Amino acid sequence: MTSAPYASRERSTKERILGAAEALFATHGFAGASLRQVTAAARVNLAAVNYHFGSKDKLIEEVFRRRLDELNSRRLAALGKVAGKDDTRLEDVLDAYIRPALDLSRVDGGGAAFVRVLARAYAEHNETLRRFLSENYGHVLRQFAGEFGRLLPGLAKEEIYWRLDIVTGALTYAMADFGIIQRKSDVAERDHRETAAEHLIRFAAAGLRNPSVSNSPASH
Amino acid sequence: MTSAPYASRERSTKERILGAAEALFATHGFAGASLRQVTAAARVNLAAVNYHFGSKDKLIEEVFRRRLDELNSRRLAALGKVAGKDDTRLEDVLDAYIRPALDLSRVDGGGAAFVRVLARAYAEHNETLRRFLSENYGHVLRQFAGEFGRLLPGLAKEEIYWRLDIVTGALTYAMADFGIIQRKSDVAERDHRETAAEHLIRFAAAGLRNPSVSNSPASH
DNA sequence: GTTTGAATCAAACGATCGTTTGAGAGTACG
DNA sequence: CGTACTCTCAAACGATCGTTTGATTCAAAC
Repeated sequence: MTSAPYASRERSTKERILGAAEALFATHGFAGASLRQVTAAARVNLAAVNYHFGSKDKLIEEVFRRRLDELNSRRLAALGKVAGKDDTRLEDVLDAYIRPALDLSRVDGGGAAFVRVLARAYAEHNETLRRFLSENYGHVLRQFAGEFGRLLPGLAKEEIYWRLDIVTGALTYAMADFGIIQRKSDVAERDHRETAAEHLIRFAAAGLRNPSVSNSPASH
Repeated sequence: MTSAPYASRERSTKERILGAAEALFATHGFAGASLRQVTAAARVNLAAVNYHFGSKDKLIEEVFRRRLDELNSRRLAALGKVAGKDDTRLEDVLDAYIRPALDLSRVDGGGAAFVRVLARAYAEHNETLRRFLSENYGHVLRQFAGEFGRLLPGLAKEEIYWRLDIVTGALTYAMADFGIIQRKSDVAERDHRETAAEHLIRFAAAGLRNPSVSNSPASH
C-alpha cells in the first residue's frame, strides 16, 4: 500500500486529480467544471475520482484541505512572530494575514489557482462548503481579531470583526484578480498580485486605524 | 403585441422568469441553477425561457441589464449632485457609489438577490459575462475615478484605480453578505447591510486618503 | 504458483442538462 | 367566418452530468 503500482514515476493519481481539479474549479467553478474535464486534464480514468475521493463533493473538500491547512498554519506562525510585543505595528499583523496568501499564490503547481478557488468559495452559498471553511478558518480569524483588538483598544470587539470581514473580502477579491480594471498586459500576474497586496496592506491599515464614530459618516 | 393573452392579471411571464432567475442565480450560481428550477419557480413552461430570451446566456444578460442600468444611472445621478464642488467631501463621493447599491438591496422583489448575483459575476471567469459587465460598468467607474482624482490630487491616476478596485471588491463582498463572520440572528438582513455600508464608507475613505508611499509598508 | 487486494480501465447506469419541436390556445383584425 | 400572430404547453431531442459496475492489471504476501 506504500507505492502505487501504476504511475509511480509521476505524481500520484490522487495528486494529479487534485491539481487538475484546483485549476478547473478556479476557471469554471465547482458546478461548471465536470469530473470528465478534471480526469481528462489529470490523464486518469473517470472512475478514479469516485474511487479515491468517494464523490465530487469530497474532492472539493480535499482541494481546500490540501492548501488551507498550510495557509492557516503559516498565517498563525507569522502572527506569532509579531503578536504580543510592545512595538507591534498594525501593518505587521496585516502582513502576517496577507503575505501567506500572496506567497501561496506564487507557489508553482497550482497555488495561484487556489486563491481563485478560495474566491469562488466566498461566492458559493453551499452550506456544506461554508461550514467546512468556517471550521478550518474561524479559529485563525479569531486569533487575528484578538491581536487587532489589542492594537486598536478604541474599537469594540464587534467593530473589529466588521472591519476584518471587509479586509478579508477585499483581500480575496484582490488576490483572485477578479477586478474590472484590466491590468497592463506587460505586467506579469504575480507582480500584479504583489502590488495589490502592498496596496491592500496600506489600505487596510488606514481603514482599521480609522477611529470609531457614532454619527453617520455621509448623507447627501 | 401590447398585452399578453395569458397572465395579464399577474406580472408578465418575462418578468416572472427574470425574478426567479435572479433569486436562483444568487443562491446556486449561473451553472448551478437550471432552467427547470427557474421555470418551476416562476410557474411558467420550460420552453418559455428560450422563447422569450433565446438561451440561458441571454437570460443571464437580461438579469443583469434590468438592474444594472438603473444602478448605474442612480450612481451617476448621486455623483452629479456632489461632484465638482469646492466643499465636496470624499465620503460624499463614496456614498454616491455605495448608497445606490445599498438601496437596490432593499428593494422588494429581488433587488436584494441581485447584489448577490453581482458578487457571483465577479467570481465568474466567463469572458462573455465579463465583457458585458465591463461595457455597462466601466464608464461609471471612470466617472468616479475622475472625481476621486480631483479630491485626492496627491495620488496618481493608476493609484486611484487600484484603490477603487479594492473598494469595489470590498463593497461587493460586504453587500452580498458572504462573510465568514456570522451576523447575530436577531439582526435583520437589511440592517446588516446598512451597518456594513456605513463601515465600508468610513473604511474606504480612510484607505483612499492614505498618502501614497514609495517604500514597502511592512516586512517582517 | 497461488492468492490477495489495491488500482485502473472501458462501458454503461439513470438523471438531468439546455434546447427544440409541433400542436394547440387565445386574441386581434379582416 | 377565416387568417394571422403571439404565447403556452407537453413531449422529446441529443448531450452531458455524477456515479457505478465488472473485468483486468499489477505488485506484494504466502
